[in-house]
Amino acid sequence: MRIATWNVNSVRTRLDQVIAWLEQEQPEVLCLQETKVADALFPRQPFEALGYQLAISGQKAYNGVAIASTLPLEDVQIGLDALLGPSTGGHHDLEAADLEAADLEAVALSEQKRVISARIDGVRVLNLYVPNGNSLNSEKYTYKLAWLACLKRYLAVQELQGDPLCMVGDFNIGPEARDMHDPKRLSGGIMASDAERTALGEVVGERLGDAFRLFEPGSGHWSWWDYRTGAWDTDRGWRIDHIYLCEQLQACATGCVIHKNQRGNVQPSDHAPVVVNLAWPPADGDADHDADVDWG
DNA sequence: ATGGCAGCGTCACGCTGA
Repeated sequence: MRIATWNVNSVRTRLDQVIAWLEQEQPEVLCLQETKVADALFPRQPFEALGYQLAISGQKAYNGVAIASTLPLEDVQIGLDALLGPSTGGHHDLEAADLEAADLEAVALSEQKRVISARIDGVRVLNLYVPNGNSLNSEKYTYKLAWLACLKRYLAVQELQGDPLCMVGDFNIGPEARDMHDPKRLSGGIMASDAERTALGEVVGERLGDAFRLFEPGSGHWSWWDYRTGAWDTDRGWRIDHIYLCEQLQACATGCVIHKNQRGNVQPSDHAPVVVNLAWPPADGDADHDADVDWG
């Protein structure tokens, strides 16, 4: 089973590129971020014509996530509310220091369409569009950190459900110096601050592994190049689109690659797709992926 | 230190992204 993630920066503007890529690569699952379209206007037909089912959660102009899958989509969950409860919006899970921000953002947690998940062939596929944060002194930065704290709690509940987990998306964080083109200049700034990295580390914990780093320890591999500053032409990028696997799925991973060539398209997204290949379900006799498994 | 490019919405330019 191949699972892909791609921030397409408008699914309607990028539709031809996305469909052409699906036809060429034929992953079983494609998780999209920044679809930027209300659900009623999502271009379903071209996906369905290729045999993909869709689970979508969008809004006009901003954000928006979707899962396309050739395998049945089961138990679709939308938003962090799905597990934390709609009455709180995750509010009760925030640290005391975040409470002021929480009051402000509790509504936004449910209004901004950044989270969708589904069980696919026994795997819980969680598709995320992590807030950008804008800058270190921005209210949006506070929101980003609060959102990540909510996500940590969300995963704790998810874990109880026992399905092996594949968490993908645009994390808007470069976890380490090797994940950006100029770590000396960029470290400590937005997407590379200690607080963001710590918050992501809290989400990932010891039990999830960055699929790309299972195969490639080196720097120089990016998934996002800024439209501005000629970043693509000079290959000044970041690796902010990630695929995290529980231990059981890490053992099944046979490769993880960034399809950098898509950033070179005419009128491209500023992100490239990332794809993980999983030998799933396991071919040997203990393929008990329907049973409870401990990915903690 | 700032802006740069791109998409959206509403219809000239502001907001947002990262």
